[in-house]
Amino acid sequence: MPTGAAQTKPSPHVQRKRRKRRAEILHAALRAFRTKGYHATTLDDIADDLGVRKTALYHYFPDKETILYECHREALGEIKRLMKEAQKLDTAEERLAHVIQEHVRVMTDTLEGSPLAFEVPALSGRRQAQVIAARDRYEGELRQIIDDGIKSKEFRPVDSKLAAFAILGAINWIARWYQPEGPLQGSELGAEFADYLVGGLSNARACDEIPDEMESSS
Amino acid sequence: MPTGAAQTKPSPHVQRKRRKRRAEILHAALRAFRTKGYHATTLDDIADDLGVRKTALYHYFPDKETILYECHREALGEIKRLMKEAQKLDTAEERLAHVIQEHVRVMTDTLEGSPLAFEVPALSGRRQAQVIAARDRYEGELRQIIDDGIKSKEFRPVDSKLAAFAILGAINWIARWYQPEGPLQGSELGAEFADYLVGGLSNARACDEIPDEMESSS
DNA sequence: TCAAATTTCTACCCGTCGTTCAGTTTGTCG
DNA sequence: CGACAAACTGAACGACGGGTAGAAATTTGA
Repeated sequence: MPTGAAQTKPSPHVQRKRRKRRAEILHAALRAFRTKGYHATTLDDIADDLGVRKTALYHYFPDKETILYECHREALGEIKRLMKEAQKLDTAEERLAHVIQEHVRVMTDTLEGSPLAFEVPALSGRRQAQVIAARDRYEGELRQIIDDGIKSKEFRPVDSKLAAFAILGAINWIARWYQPEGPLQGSELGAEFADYLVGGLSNARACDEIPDEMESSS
Repeated sequence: MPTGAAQTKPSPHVQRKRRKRRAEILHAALRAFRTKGYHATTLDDIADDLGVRKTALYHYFPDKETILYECHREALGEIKRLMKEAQKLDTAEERLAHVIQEHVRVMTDTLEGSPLAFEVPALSGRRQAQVIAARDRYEGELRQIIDDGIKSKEFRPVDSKLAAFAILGAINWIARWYQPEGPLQGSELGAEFADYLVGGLSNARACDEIPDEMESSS
């Protein structure tokens, strides 16, 4: 029993409509953030995209920052899902390729070329901490995949932390140059990125295995 | 004969002092931009860092945007220089490694972990176009290095445009996590990045050359 | 078709921040 | 020391943009 009031519950059909509207707002915001950045985006910018006055937005979100935060929540959900998928795969190389490919595809195809990684500092206090924690978790898992690959000799022995940062940087930066109307499909882009960024770690190439006699010191 | 006036020229010593102060302001701004972003940074933020009131800044720069623009000019100068250096090297692999290594080093060691690539959209009109043109030139040269390497068989045949974007993304993203006080030196970081990002392209590994019989069709 | 609920609009408030300006302090040079 | 320029200050302005209140319009459901 929350704030106990006799509110006639919102009805099932109207709820779906409201949800849809919320999503539309979030995506309009995402588009605006991508081109101008969060701080340079006004509520009017977002509202104009929907053919509405800015005050209408306040029926769905209490303030501007919450809009950004909800965008983050949606994105983090996708990220979490894709990482879970990846964990089912057998080799580190497959896992890493899947993460890169899907991360790129989600950004481009379902998140308006998500510029969210750019806007974490715009969140304040508790929310920023939450998003950073989730991001750190993701980075840690990505790093783990790389370390696993190194241990299994699939990858060269690089600094997994830096490699993870490099990979995420390359991916996040896509928001800066990707054009949804352009000829490049998100999945192709993802495949190319996975190829380049994984190839950079893969030790086994066209040539056969390299014997590992150097690290047996005794 | 410009706007002919009998201005007593500024004296040589006072000029150097002024230049130094300008540089200090630019670097304070750079630090602020890195942590908060351009739009979220107030002139008070920059001024406070220098122990001064914001109005003092107006004796050196006519407005906030010009401060950002001058930061960009300084950075682009460094970038141009480093690319020129790279062009003297013999192999594409050496050139690419040098560009990456130096780009990273300049960002971390001399530009306060430069967040400038994030702030291009904050410039308006003519200036933005100028910076973008310079950036595009740089990207083109980087891409050329990659294409050269592919042609000479040093690199795998990847999409050079995407590879260049990936590399620049990885580098630019450094601004987001690099901590000047941290243990990691800029040059080490540069070396690691060059290793990973070039290794991703290098076709020749520990194993000897791969005979190229597949593309001689006739 | 009508009432209740939901969504959106018009009009306004108010804090922040870039910017201006007139004046004071600090520094330089003869 | 004295004259002048450079560096800086403090007060105030004005615009922009986030946020609020209440009225109007639209949709929902009988």
